[in-house]
Amino acid sequence: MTKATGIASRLSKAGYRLTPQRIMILDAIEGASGHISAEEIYQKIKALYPGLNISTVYRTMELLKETGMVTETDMGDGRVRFHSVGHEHHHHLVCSRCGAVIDLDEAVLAPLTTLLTEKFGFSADLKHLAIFGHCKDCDR
Amino acid sequence: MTKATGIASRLSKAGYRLTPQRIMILDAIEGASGHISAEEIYQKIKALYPGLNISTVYRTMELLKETGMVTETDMGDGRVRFHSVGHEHHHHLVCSRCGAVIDLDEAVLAPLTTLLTEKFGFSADLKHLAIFGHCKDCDR
DNA sequence: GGGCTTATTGCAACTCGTCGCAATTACAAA
DNA sequence: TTTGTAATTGCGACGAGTTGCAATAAGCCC
Repeated sequence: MTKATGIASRLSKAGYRLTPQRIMILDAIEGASGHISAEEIYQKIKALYPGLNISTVYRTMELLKETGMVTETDMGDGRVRFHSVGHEHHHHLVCSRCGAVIDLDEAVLAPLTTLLTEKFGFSADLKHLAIFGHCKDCDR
Repeated sequence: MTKATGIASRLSKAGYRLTPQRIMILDAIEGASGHISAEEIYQKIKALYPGLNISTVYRTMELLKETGMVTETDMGDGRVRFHSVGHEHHHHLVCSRCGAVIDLDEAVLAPLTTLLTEKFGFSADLKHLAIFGHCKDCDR
């Protein structure tokens, strides 16, 4: 109930109820460094509050995504990861052969999003993108 | 055994066995116009050959992806779609609010892939990408 | 054609994520 | 503080996709 107070109040101001489950989930996300999976959030909380259900975690993440407080990234390992928004956005180059991950600054994709807006009136949601391919070492 | 002969021989030349299941799956993909899901492939074939197992379809698609004969696209509807390579690649702008899909020419992403190669030595595999966001009508 | 080797298949069990529904509960209003 | 009600939760069942393992069979060699 400490660190997540800011996000929590934003949630309640947006018209959503502040349940203990949500508060604990928010805490878990804020407390986590970097990316965290739904299962990890679930396990963290279950230690203190065994009543929590995994589907509540998924539904809360859905909510946080919609309200833009969290982003979702599929790093290709069969497990989606979440990341609280607030710091600069960044992207990932994921090598599908060796699994290496290269971090990519948001600026690299800026020209693309601009182009999509101008040409198609489409505002791309590229807060946290994973691009698959082959890294230098694995390239044929 | 008719249309897919070309792809089939490519498969066998690559050192993979040509099983009846694989031939039927290749036929189904070639026969399909545009995108097709694993379930659709499965149902198509099961009518003629009930012995087929769905996991064989998935494993074959994995194989075809690796050998670059097929691309995979997640259109955000909870069902991945496949598409045989050979025609020009294209991409999709998917509106996460109304579900509209705008087709995008490959050329639009060419500058990005070039940049990634030059700057990071990373060859991005952007044969069939779905970019999520909001379309003109759904934009806030 | 017949045998041998190893890739491939079918099966069953599993994981991640979603959904419908009934029970609970946050929060606004009295 | 009590009540009313719609949002939220837990639960169980489901759907998509993956995996380990034993049985099968494609394709090579003779």
